[in-house]
Amino acid sequence: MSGNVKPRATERSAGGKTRIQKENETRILRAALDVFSESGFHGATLDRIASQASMSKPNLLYYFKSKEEIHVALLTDLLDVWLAPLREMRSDGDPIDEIGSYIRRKLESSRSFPRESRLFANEILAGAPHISAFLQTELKQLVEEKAAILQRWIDEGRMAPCDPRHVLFAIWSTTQHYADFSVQVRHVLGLSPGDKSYYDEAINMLETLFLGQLISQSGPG
Amino acid sequence: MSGNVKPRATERSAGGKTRIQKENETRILRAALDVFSESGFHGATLDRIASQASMSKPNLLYYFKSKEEIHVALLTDLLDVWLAPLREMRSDGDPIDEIGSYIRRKLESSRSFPRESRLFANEILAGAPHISAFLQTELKQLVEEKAAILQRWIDEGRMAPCDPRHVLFAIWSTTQHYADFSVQVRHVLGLSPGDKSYYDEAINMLETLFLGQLISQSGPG
DNA sequence: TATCATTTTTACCGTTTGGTCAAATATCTT
DNA sequence: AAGATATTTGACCAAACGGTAAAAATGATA
Repeated sequence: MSGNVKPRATERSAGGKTRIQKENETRILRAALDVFSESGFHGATLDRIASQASMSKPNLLYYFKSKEEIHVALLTDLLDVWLAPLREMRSDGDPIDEIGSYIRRKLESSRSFPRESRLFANEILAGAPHISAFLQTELKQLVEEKAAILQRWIDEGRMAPCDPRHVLFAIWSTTQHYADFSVQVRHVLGLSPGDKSYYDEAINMLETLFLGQLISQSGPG
Repeated sequence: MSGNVKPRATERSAGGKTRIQKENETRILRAALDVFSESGFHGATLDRIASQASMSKPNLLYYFKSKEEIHVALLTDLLDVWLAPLREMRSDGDPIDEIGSYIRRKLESSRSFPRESRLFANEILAGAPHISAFLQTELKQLVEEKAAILQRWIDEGRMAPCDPRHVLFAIWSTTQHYADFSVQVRHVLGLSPGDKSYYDEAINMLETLFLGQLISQSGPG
């Protein structure tokens, strides 16, 4: 009989991963997020990622077969985070409440996960080579679902008539701007590198812009 | 006498440039804009730029000393284009007219110069290593100048009270989004690669957003 | 056409980079 | 402790890349 192979192996938790394996994979992904979000895919090097993870390059490649595999792993983790704020938008409730809280969630996401936002921005700018399927299926579907909610509000006269999908684009761009273009924002405002106070000013403007009326139609009193 | 060097030289127009020199430099810059805007600085290679310019790599390096020099030349050319729409904003005139036409100019700029917009976005995302001086001086100054105009409108009660600089950020992000994230926009809307029809839908939404009121404060009638 | 400056090409170089391999070491189970 | 497995390391490689040197070819001027 050739069978009867002992299934004995090193202690593995669910998922077939060793303790060391799990630790090192997260160490690598954390380091890779730093490097990729700072330098983009092509600007990043395995040596820098390995160094950031306090690990030798061959050791890093023991856990991920290639540079691209690390990148894809990061992007995959990212997508759920990216969708989460929009997923929470409900069809019941007031447009002001729903859109307002969506904007706050999305801006908070930019503040809390700027590296993830830049990683995403880099990927899209590069033509979305790894996530075009996601954009065409999951994201498209979710947008259609939520755009339908906005459209109902428009039909009910609670919103101005305009393409709801573009309203979503506007929310994405304005909120992500503070993470993706933070260098520009800081330089224009004259803030130091660590200063993130612009987020508090931003939410005020965004609520005025999306929920109130920015421009008074009547002239000065 | 050591002097008396004959000033004779090949025909050069103003600027000390030969005809061939001028032709090839623009050919190179055109090709480099294609490649850099598509792949970013690190993703671009001199071979590809040379190939795109129908030129050998050493020949290309005869006109530009290094890859970085080409990149800087492109960025420098870009900055004036980037500032132009904002420069035109006037302090006299109605907020609706001025802001409205600024948005239209900026969106038109995204439509006409998407590669330039992506080049700029890439540079900012990478931390603005080559244009941080520009951001801190020229751009900051122009923003302060134009923000003062908006502030006066706010003081006059013609605009809602909110930081005018962030209003500019919102205009930048929403308009540039259509160039920088065009892949995402197209995939979500289900459009083919060449289709730019979303620009026409965008202007409608942006005018409603910035000039009208997007959300009706009163409930459904 | 002879001359000189400009432009282009061919061949090449040093470095960086993503990735491999086999040996060495640590860890876990019995 | 022994044996099997998992992990880590150092040495190395081929390809890609930015860039150089010098000769060859082209263009312009007289």
